[in-house]
This record gives sequence, structure tokens and C-alpha cells, in this order.
Amino acid sequence: MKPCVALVDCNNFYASCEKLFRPDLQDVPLIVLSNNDGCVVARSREAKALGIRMGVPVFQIQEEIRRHGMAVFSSNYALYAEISARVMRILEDWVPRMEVYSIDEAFLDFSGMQTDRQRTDYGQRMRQQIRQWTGITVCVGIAPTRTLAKMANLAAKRYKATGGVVDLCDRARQRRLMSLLPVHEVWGVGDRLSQRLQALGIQTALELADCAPSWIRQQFSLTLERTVRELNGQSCIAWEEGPVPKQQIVCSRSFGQRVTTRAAMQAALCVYVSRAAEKLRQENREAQRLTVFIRTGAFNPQEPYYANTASGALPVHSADTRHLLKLALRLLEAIWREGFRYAKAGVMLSEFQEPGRGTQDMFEEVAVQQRSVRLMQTLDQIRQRGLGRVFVARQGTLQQQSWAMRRATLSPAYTTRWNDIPQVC
DNA sequence: TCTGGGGTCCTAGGACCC
DNA sequence: TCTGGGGTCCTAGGACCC
Repeated sequence: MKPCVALVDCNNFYASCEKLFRPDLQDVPLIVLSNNDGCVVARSREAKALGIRMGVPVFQIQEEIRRHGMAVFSSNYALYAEISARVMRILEDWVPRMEVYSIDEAFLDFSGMQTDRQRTDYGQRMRQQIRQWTGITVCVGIAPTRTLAKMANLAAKRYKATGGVVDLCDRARQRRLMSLLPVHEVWGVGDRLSQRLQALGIQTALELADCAPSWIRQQFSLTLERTVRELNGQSCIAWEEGPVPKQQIVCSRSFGQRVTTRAAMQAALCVYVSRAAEKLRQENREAQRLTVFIRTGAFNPQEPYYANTASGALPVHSADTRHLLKLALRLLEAIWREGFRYAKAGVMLSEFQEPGRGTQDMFEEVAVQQRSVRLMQTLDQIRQRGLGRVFVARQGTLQQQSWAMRRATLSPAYTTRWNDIPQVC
């Protein structure tokens, strides 16, 4: 049985989610902003047509926003995650095996489907059902390897005549498409690599595909060698069996307003540690290592720049917010410098173990450990059931959090909060 | 004035050991 | 003056992805 994989990718995902609940914005150019309303992370078809670039800082395009009457939304991840889950649930029923790759895309196992026609029809029917059941439009790229499926998907998005589904199992078609694509459009080739490749005279995807894998390995890396092999139809990325446990958990934010006092920084870290610890417990893991980082703004050359990181280990693995927080605050003391205007901070948890299997404290009483676990369970349940929010006092009340992130134009929680359910009048 | 957040994998080089 | 070689483990940093 020939291996075959389909990549299903939602079009303009965040922008499309916002439009689902705002039919009045159907043909209006719409952009979605990053956390803190900093830069553009998603654009509707119309906004792309106006030349709005991905990642551009919003303040640089204020004039265009006004002139074209663009709709602007702060990012609403709760909404996008919910719509994503609906799309993924539908896809699951179409194939024996699937891997969710990101919030808006998934790889599906299409092995066993014999003909070009069969595969394309299947893709079209999936696409139809997703649009009908969720309102989201997807494109489908089908090929023998993931790297080629990515490329097929790109073609499905770019060329209207394809009807949103491209089958790239035929070698001649693969080569024709690759000859048209600049090398930086290959999955796994970013800015740095494409510059180096171009310096060696490799401009197109096809030219990269025709390089000797061993030479690429020697000049670049194992990763790029795999890419070359994948472009030639040799699959180098295996299917994951079951969900992959995380190796690290990060919580970091830019501040809505610069932080200048130690107390405010401690409060912010407190929020980040609490959030990271919640995620850790959701993964059913305990962590041993915690890293804290802080930095000033990176873009203003006039302003003194300072950035630093401190990392430390807990004596035993833990998922208790209080233990992690104590370490975080101690680490902060090592890197905190007065007199800077801090723009961003974050914490990272790593070195995970399943509860009870990590380093243990021989002298701590079992009862104390059990109390810790039960306390954290209780906190999580209060939050998950929406009964309110219990937090560590140090983070301060919302009114005190002048550094909290800006979300000026957040859409309602249409799918996750009763009060925000859309009404039809 | 205002420029995101959360991940993964790989590699080079240092520390350490015998 | 001459001062080995090879292996492993860890970490920081680079590059990539969405």
C-alpha cells in the first residue's frame, strides 16, 4: 500500500472565526491582532488583497485601517480553540488515522486510496462537509510525504481553479510545481536557510530537491537532508501514536504598560507561574526545572536595554503553584535590576515526570504531599467549573494590574460563555 | 508611544571521566 | 621541552514552525 497523506488547513483561520459570528463583515477587510494588540497575526482575504503584511505592527498601518474601514479584532483564543475542535472532530470521522498539527491544520492518512480521482473526490467531500457544518473553508493538499502535502496545500490555496483540493502524487506534477516555487516556500526552509541556499545557487524548490542528500547533510543539517528526501517522495516523518506529552510549558507576556517596580514584576510572575502550573497539571505532569526571564523593550535604541534569564531546580518534582512560585521569586532576585522599563517577562517549566515518579522528598510526610495535590485539584476545579477564580494574593487584583495585556477590541465569547451567545432577533 | 506567544528539534562545544 | 584519545552527558543557542 502506497503511503499517502493529506494536509487539511483552514483558510485565514482566525479571521474566518471572527467573521462566522459577524455576517455584517462578510466582505469587509478584517485583521486579528497578536496578544497585547501589538501586530497583525491574521488577515481576511480582503485584507491580504490590500497588501497588509503578516506580523506588521499595528501602529504602522493605522492610516490604512482607517482609510479602508478595516475591522480590527484582538485575538480571542478561546473562540478559535472551540471552532478548531469542531473542525477536528469532523475530520476524525473521515480517516483511520490523523494528527492535529496546529490549531488550524491536520495531517490525515490517505494511504490505500488508489486513484487520483478517488483522493480528490474524497478531499472535496470533506471540504464540503466542514464548510456546511462549521462555516469554515479549508484547503486540502494530498501527496506521498508531509513536505509535499504542505506544498500541494499551498497550491490549493493559491490557484483558484483547483477548487481547494490538489493531488500531488504524480512525480511529473510534483516537479512542475516545485520548479515554480522559490525555495523559501518549502516547509522547513526559513529565512536563514533560504539565504544560504541562494548563495549556493539554489533558487527553486526543484533545485533543492535535486541536491544530493549527503551533500546537504554535510553543508547544512540532518533536518534539511530530511526535507530533500521528503521532496523526492521518501517519507521521513513518522505518524505519532497517541498524543505527544509536552517537554516544556511556557507562559510569557508583553506588558500592556512597562513595568518599573519589583512588586509589579513579582505580581506578573505570579500570574504566569499560576497559569503555567495549571497547564502542567492538565498534562498530568510534575516539573523540576523552572526558568524566569525578563527584558526591556527591544526596539527603541535610545532606551537602555537589559535582558536576563535565571534557571533553577526544585529539590523535588512538583506541580504545586506555591512551590514553583517560591522558586520563581527567588530566581527573579538574581536577575532583577532597578531603573529599567521592563516590557516582557515569562516563565518556563521543564524536566517533567508523571506524578509520583519523579524525585521524592524522603522526609516530607505523605499527608503533606497529599494535601498539596488536593489543594491544587480544588483550585483547578473551581476554575474549570466557572465558580470563580482563586488566586495567589501576591498577583494583586485586576485593578492593580496596570501591566496586564491590552485587548481593546476583543470579540465576545460566542461559544464558551452563556451571556455571549449570539441572539437572532 | 505603540512591534506576540508557544512550541520542537538539532548541533557545537564544554565538562567530565577513564 | 615534551603533555592522549575517546566517550558521554549536558546546555546554550540556532533554526524552524504556526
